[in-house]
Amino acid sequence: MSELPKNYDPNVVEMKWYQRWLERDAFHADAHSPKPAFSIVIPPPNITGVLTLGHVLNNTIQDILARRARMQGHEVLWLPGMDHAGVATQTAVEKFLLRTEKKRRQEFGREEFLRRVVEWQDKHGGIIIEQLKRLGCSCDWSRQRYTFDPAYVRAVGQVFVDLHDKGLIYRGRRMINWDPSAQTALSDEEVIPTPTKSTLYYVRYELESQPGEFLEVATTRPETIMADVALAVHPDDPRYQKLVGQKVWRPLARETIPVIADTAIDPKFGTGVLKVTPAHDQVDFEIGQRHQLPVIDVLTATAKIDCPAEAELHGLERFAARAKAAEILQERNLLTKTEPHESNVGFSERAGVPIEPRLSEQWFLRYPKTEEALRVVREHLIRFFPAHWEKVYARWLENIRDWCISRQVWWGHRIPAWYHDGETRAQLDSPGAGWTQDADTLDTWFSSWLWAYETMNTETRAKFYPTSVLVTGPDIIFFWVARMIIAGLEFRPGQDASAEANIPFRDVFFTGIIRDQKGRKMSKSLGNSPDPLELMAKYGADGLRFGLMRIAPSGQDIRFEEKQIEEGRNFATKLWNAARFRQAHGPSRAELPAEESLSIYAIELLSRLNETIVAVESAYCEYQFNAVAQRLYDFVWGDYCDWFVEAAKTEIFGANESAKAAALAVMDYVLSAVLRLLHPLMPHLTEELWAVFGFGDGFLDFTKPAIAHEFADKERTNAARVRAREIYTAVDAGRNLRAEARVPSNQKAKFALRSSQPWIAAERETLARLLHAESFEFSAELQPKGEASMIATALGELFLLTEVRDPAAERERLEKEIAKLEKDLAATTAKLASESFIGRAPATVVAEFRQRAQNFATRLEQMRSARDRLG
RNA sequence: GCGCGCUUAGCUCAGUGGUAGAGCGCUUGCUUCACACGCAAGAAGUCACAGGUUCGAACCCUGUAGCGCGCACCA
Repeated sequence: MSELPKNYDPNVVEMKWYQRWLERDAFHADAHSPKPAFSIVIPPPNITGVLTLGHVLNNTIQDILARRARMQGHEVLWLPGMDHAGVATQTAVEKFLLRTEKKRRQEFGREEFLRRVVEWQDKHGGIIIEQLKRLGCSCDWSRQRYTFDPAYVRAVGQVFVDLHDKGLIYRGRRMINWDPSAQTALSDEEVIPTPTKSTLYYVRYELESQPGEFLEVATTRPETIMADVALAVHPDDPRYQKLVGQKVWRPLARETIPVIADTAIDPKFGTGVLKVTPAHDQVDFEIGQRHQLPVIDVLTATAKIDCPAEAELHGLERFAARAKAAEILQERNLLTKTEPHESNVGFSERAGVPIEPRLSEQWFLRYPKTEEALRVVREHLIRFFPAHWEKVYARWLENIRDWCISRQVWWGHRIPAWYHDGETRAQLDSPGAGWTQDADTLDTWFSSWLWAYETMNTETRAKFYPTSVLVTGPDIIFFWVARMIIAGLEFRPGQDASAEANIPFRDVFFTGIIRDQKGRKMSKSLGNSPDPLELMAKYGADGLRFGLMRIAPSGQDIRFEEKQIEEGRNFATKLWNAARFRQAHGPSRAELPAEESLSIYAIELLSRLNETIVAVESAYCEYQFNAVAQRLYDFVWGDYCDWFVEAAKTEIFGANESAKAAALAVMDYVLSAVLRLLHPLMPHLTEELWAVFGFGDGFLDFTKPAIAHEFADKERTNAARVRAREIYTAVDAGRNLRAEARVPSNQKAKFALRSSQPWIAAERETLARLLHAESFEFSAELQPKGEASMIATALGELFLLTEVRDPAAERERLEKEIAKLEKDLAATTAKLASESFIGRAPATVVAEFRQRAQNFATRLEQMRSARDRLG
C-alpha cells in the first residue's frame, strides 16, 4: 500500500484512472452479455460545440446513472456521438471563412463550401468529445456515432422516402418562418417570440368614392404597404360596416384595393382596420385565402424591398425601408400619428434576427402517431421526471402543426427528392439522367429524431433498445424528446410491434437550466459562462461533478456560483484526509467485526450508514441527485468524520488492542461503503482510494454496491444508539458551556457529570476527549466545589469547573435558559391539556408530547436549582 | 389570455402534517497527534400575503401579489 500524499492532486489521479479505464475497455458494452441491459444515448452535442456547464450537468448525471447501473450488475451501453447541427455549423464555418479568407459561402459555391466545412470539422470539430473524457464520462467510445455517418445519412433519407410514400410528407407553397440572415426556412419551434419595442404608424387610405375621406389603419410595418391587397374590418363593427365593399387607394405603389369584412379583426386594436398583406403575415395570408385575394411579395430572400413602383424604397433593407416609408407617408400627408408600441416579434433562434413570415415552397411533415405519443406518456410507459413536463408535452402534441422540414442551407442531409419535366420522385438515388435533386437539406432535428435507434445496429438494438433513460434539458422537449417518441412509435425499431418495445426510452429526466448569479441563462455572447475545463483544472473533475450535483435540485433552474464547486473540491479533500488518517493506523480489512465488539459509536455510525444507503437509494429512484449528494456529504463529513472518528480516537490511541482493531475495522467497513456510494459521483477519487486501500480487485464500476447491514440484536442496537446520541448531545451542551465561559479552544477544561447512570463510566474517556477536557469527574452525588456553570443533559447535570467565573454572566445565561424552558413547557402542557388534541391526535404523537413535557420539567428543575445555588 | 413553476436565514438552496435546516458569508475562539480546502461555538427566519381544512400547517385546499418559463395572440 503506497502512502497517500498530504495533498490530493485531482489532475494527476483523474487522468491516470481515465487512461486505465480506457486501456481495460471498461466502458465497452457487450450486446451478447447475459446481464440485464441498461442504456443511454447521449444527447449529441454539436460538432462545433465546446463543453459548457450545461453539458457538464447533463453528462455527469448520465455518467452517474451509467456507473451505478454497472455496479448493480447491468450491461451498460452509454452511446456517445455528435450532431452535424446544420444551421449552427454552417454559420460557424461561414464566419470562420469570412474572417480567414474574406469570402462568403456563395463565392465558394456549394461543393467547395461543403468541402471546406468537412475540412474545418476534421480540424476543429469534436473538441467536446475530449472534454467529456476529461469529465470522466464512461461512454462506449468504440460506438461513437455522427449524424453524418454514411449509414445514418442513408437512414435519414429512407425515412423521408417512407413518410413521403405514406403521404405524410408533402411539398407545398405556404407561409413559413424565414430567417433572412441564414436565408432559410425554420420550424415554428426555432422561432423565439421576444417582446420588442416598435412604433405603431397610423396611415390614411383614401376612399376611392369619396376623395378627401380616409380610412385609418394602425400598422407596425409601413414598409409592406406596397404588398397590401385589401383593408379588413370586423363585420360587426358599426363604424365601418357601410364601407365594406368599397375601394380605397393604397398609399404606396398607389392602386385601389377593396375593403373587406373578416372576423379575424379585433375592433379594439388600433383603429379596428387591418391592412391585409398576405405575403408577409400569417394571419393576413389566411384572410387572403378566405377572400381569394392576390398575393404581392415585396421582400427578397435577404429581406430587402423588391418594389420598383416605389423607387425610393426599392432595394432598401427592411428596417431602413420602414423609416423611409414613414418619411414618404409623412411627406404625402398620409401619416396621422405614431405611437410607441411593444409586441412580440419572432427572432431566429440561431441567427438572432427577426424572422420574416414568408410564402414559400417547402417540404412539410404531417406528424404521425400523435395519439399514441400522447398515450405512452399519459399512461406512463414513458415516465417524465419531474412529472409536470407531461402537461407541457401534452399541450404541444394536442395543438401540433405540420413541421416544415426543408432548409435552404447546404450543410445537412440532402432532401432525397428528384425533379424532371414537372415530375417529382422521392427516392435515395437518382432515377436517372435528366433528373435533378432538390437543392434543399433537412432540418437537423429530422435526423436527430432517429438518434435513439439509428445509432445502434441490429445486435445492440436487440439488447439495448428501448433505452433506459434519456437525460436532457427541458428546452428541447419539443425539438427532440417529443419527436423521438413519435419516431419510435412510427418506425418500430423494437423487437415486436408493441408500444413498450418501440418507445425510445422508458424514463426521461429533465435537468434544470444553469443560470448565472443574476438569473440569466449562460451564453457565449454575455460571456457569463465559466469554462468547465478551467473549473476542472482548479477543483478537479470530481469536485466539479460533486459540487454541481449538490446544488442541482431536480426540475429547478440552477443558480451557479463557483463557491459551490469549491465546496465539491473541499469535500473531496475531506474524504482524502479521512482516508489518510485511517491509513496511518495500519493495513485495512473491510470486514465487520462481531457485533458484540462494536462500540455504541460504531453501532450509531453503522445505523446512520444504513439510513443513508436507504435514503440514497430512494433519491436515485426519483432522480433527486442533489439529495443523493447531500446525504452522502452529511454522512461522510458529519457522522463519520466529526463524530465517529473523533470518538473512536479513544480506542485508536488506546491500549486495548482488540478494541482498537474493532474501531479500525469499522472505519474500513464504512470507508469501503462510502467509496462505493460515492463512486458514481466522484469516480476518479474513489477509484484511487479503493485501489490504495486494496478493498477489492478490479474497478469500482464492477463492484457490488454497498448494502445496509442487518443487526442481529435489534434491541441492543437501539439501546446503543440512544446512548451514543445522548453522549453526542451532552458533548454539544458541554462545548457550549466552554464557549460561553470563554475557554479558548486550545485550553483544556475541567468537566464533571452528576448522573446515576453507571454505563457512562465506560465512556468517560471519550466524553473527555470530545469535550477537550483535562479531567472528567463522574458520580451520582457529585457536588462541584466553587463556581461552576451547569447544563442539564439527558445524561445528567454537566458542570464546567473553572477557576475564573463570572457569576453575573452565568446567572444571566441560566435565566435565559430557564425562560426558554418555561415557554416550551407551558406550550407543551397547554397542548396536553387540550381535549381536542388528546382526543384526536394519534397515541404515538401524544406519548411523544408527554415525554417532551417530562424532559422540559426535569431540566427546568435542574436549571432552577443551579440558579439558586449561585445565590 | 391559457398553462407551468417559484417565493424559507444576508446569499444560494434543502425541507411535503408533529418544537424551522445545510453550505457560504458574518461574529468568537483555535495551527489540538487526517484535514485551515480545517476544528469548535454563536448570532441570524411573521417559512410572500389572506382565507380555509386539521387537535396541529412552511407543508394540504382556495384566493391575492411578485418573479421566472412555456404556449397562443400580437395590425
